[in-house]
Amino acid sequence: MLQLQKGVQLLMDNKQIPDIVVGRLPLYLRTLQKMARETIQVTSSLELGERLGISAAQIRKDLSQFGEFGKQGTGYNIPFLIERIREILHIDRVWDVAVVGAGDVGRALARYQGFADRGFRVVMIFDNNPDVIGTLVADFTVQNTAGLVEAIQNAGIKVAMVSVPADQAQSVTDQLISAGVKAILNYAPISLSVPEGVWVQYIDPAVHLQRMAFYLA
Amino acid sequence: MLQLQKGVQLLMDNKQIPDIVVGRLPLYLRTLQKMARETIQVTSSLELGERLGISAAQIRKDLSQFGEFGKQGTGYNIPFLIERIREILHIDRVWDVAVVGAGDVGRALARYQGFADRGFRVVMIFDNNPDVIGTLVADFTVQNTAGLVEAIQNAGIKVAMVSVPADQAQSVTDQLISAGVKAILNYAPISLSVPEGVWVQYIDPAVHLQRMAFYLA
DNA sequence: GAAGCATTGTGAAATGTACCACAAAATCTT
DNA sequence: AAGATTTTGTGGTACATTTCACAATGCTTC
Ligand SMILES: NC(=O)c1ccc[n+]([C@@H]2O[C@H](COP(=O)([O-])OP(=O)(O)OC[C@H]3O[C@@H](n4cnc5c(N)ncnc54)[C@H](O)[C@@H]3O)[C@@H](O)[C@H]2O)c1
Ligand SMILES: NC(=O)c1ccc[n+]([C@@H]2O[C@H](COP(=O)([O-])OP(=O)(O)OC[C@H]3O[C@@H](n4cnc5c(N)ncnc54)[C@H](O)[C@@H]3O)[C@@H](O)[C@H]2O)c1
Repeated sequence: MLQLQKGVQLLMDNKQIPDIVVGRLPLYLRTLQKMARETIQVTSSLELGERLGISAAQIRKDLSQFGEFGKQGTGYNIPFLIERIREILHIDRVWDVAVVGAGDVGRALARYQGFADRGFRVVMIFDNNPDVIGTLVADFTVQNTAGLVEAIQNAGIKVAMVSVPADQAQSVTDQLISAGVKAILNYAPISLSVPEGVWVQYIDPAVHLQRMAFYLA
Repeated sequence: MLQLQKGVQLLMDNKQIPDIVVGRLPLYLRTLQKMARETIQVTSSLELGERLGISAAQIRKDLSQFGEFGKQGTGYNIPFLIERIREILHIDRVWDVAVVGAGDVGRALARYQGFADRGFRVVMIFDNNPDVIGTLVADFTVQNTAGLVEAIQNAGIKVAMVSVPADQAQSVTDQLISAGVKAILNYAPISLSVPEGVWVQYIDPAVHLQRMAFYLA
């Protein structure tokens, strides 16, 4: 039986971690959590890599950036590795998230139950349409965007998802940033301009489809 | 006034194009189309790069993989470049797309008007829940998944979006592949296993949020 | 407890990607 | 029409990422 490692320290404060490595950690975590639900206790870089379509060497090298989490001859203790990755990604806590735009996408996000065990919780949703403001989405009353900056500032929210039309996305983003938001997941099909110290990620299904179309005859 | 280049040929049949370059073309295209809507006729790698947060050299190098689309001293004719990128990505046509899973995400995708001018068109939507089958989503009647393989095969559909729960996604994927689908956009938070010659892209907002959380204090 | 097997962590090598810098070419200015 | 200005396309270089390959280590079996 694999013992829980003691006194393991996360490195990473010295080194500069490549962004591409950071980007793979959530994928490792997602698969490890699935294995944990299958009550698998231990895995190897080889097995994990097969599930992910990533080489075993890649996984070992990536994890070695942050510490020594495995055991030679045995592999990785899954619950232990899950906790280490959660620490590294700062999701060994729950981040409150605001959603702006209570249309099809915003409502789907507000109702989605899948964020809970992955470090995030939607806590408010905004819209600027009088017909939508005041209606219920999941457990939330849709709030007026007019009060967005104050509400987000007061709640200390650092993470937001933007699901407004493209021509509104930059303006909404500017408001979010002035309210102290540091991480924005943008569903609008437009590149946002943000100051240093604010992170943006994009979700645009057409971009993914177009990318795949290149490889279609 | 910039003349429309004549006799320009796409290269690319010889060379192996890096996937990372292919992945940037949809972003270039999205921004070029926005500029076109602003009735801008001509741009430079510098201006395009500023809008995208990408270096001018990168853009020039990427485009040069496929041909010579610009004019020294002037830059790129936007409508011309848009057409070239649409050709390269094989979206100088419309791809019919099937959606599987008529829940919040699937319905949002079926109702979304933003695919039309980007090379894709949702033409059918499936579910396996008797309460959902037969209901209307946008203009579509939700079809029973039991008939999925036959319907997709008959329609010759090559592209699908999967928005079923994670534990159903691999099974749905296998059916899609047996029906001849070659490109799958998967919204379920799970890595899919597919044979050679089938492409998968993933959309998982939690992955993006987790990635950004790394950079939050 | 020794032999055999599995698997990590990691330098070194190989491969891939981004950036620099400049000649060439087109346009603009006077 | 000559010189100044702009901007492309690209060879070369610097930097980044992935893969290789193996010593070290721990587990399993006899
Ligand atoms: N529906 C999809 O499947 C899908 C797919 C890809 C991308 N998108 C993008 O996601 C975004 C939202 O899509 P949707 O389908 O939910 O659109 P939608 O029209 O259903 O919803 C947009 C909502 O934003 C609100 N809004 C507009 N301006 C606002 C502002 N300034 N402040 C606050 N709220 C504002 C509107 O009142 C509306 O309720 C769009 O940018 C769209 O292009 C949607
Ligand atoms: N809602 C969101 O914002 C969101 C965000 C991220 C990821 N996702 C993921 O997207 C997927 C869909 O999410 P959702 O919120 O729309 O869920 P949902 O429960 O609203 O919809 C899922 C639909 O799939 C149908 N379904 C189940 N098994 C099926 C099968 N074998 N064949 C055909 N249809 C089947 C169900 O009947 C249901 O209608 C899930 O995997 C979810 O984790 C959703």
